[in-house]
Amino acid sequence: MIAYDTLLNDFIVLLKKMELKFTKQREIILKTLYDNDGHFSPEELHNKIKKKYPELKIGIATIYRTLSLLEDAGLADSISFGKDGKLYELGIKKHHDHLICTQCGKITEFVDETIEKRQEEIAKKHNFLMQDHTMKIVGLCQECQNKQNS
Amino acid sequence: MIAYDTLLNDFIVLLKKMELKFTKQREIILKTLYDNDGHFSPEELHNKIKKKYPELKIGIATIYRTLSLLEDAGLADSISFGKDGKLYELGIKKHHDHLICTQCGKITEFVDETIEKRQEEIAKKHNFLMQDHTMKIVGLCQECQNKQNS
DNA sequence: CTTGATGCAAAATATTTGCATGCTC
DNA sequence: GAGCATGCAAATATTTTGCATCAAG
Repeated sequence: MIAYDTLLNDFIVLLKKMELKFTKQREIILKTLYDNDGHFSPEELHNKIKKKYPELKIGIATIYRTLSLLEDAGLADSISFGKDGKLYELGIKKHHDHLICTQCGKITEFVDETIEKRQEEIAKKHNFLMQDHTMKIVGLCQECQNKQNS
Repeated sequence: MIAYDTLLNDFIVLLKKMELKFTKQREIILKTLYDNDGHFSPEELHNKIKKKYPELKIGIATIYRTLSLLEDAGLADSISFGKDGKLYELGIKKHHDHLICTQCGKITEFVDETIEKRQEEIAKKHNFLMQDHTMKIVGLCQECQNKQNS
């Protein structure tokens, strides 16, 4: 797992390259995504930040703008599932895929080398220049299977 | 590829089982998804139907309601990608995954047995009861790679 | 006939944008 | 200082919902 300092530094370099500015808000958003290992909607992220940094003024618009920025830059990814909207997470960590429970919404991450390799082969076969890939397995997690049987 | 009649029949049986009604609108939505082999947003689907069946009254709300119904019933799936919202397609056809071009938005489908099998193994390893799975490879399609070099 | 389905419009959400002001650089 | 970024609020876009009416069973 990448260290936060490294990540932050990458971000700063990236911003410089794009001639964008490094602001408190952008830093906090990055840090919050890093600290909270999970998947958030823009609104959840906004609430989390307001609670943790009450002194920082931050509007929902900035969240949206920054998440788009991070996604464009490849630092964050979004996934979506079922009725729910789009959820964001840092993408700079080791690549991984998701198991999503349809009952409780729990998201479990996993990495599988066989699949990783196979994806590259498929992209090549289709003359596709792969930039990213995601896979989701949706179903019932252990707990929810138990609940259903009781 | 499943025949439309079969699909339609499945749908009717399903509706009966759920004590729901078989309406003209529901049929047309299913048929449109079937005829147009692609991925549509609710709005695109609405426009397509209004154009093809001008005599049929159909509101956007019905599209949303029916797509949800189809998704819940497992007859349709939705995928989402990048900035765009959710797109729907029939899920009753043979299972397949997607290659999505970040430039032109083109969606190519593929099926890969290695990946299919591996997914099942992963689900099992995590004590996960798999209901569905999707994988997306995003990148640049052949054409857009060429465009970029010119 | 009974009950679910529909269209319409209004309401609720979600996301984007314009603009005056504040902060990086 | 110059110019991007921000917050705020207004503007859009997207989905959902209430309700009178329609139509399937």
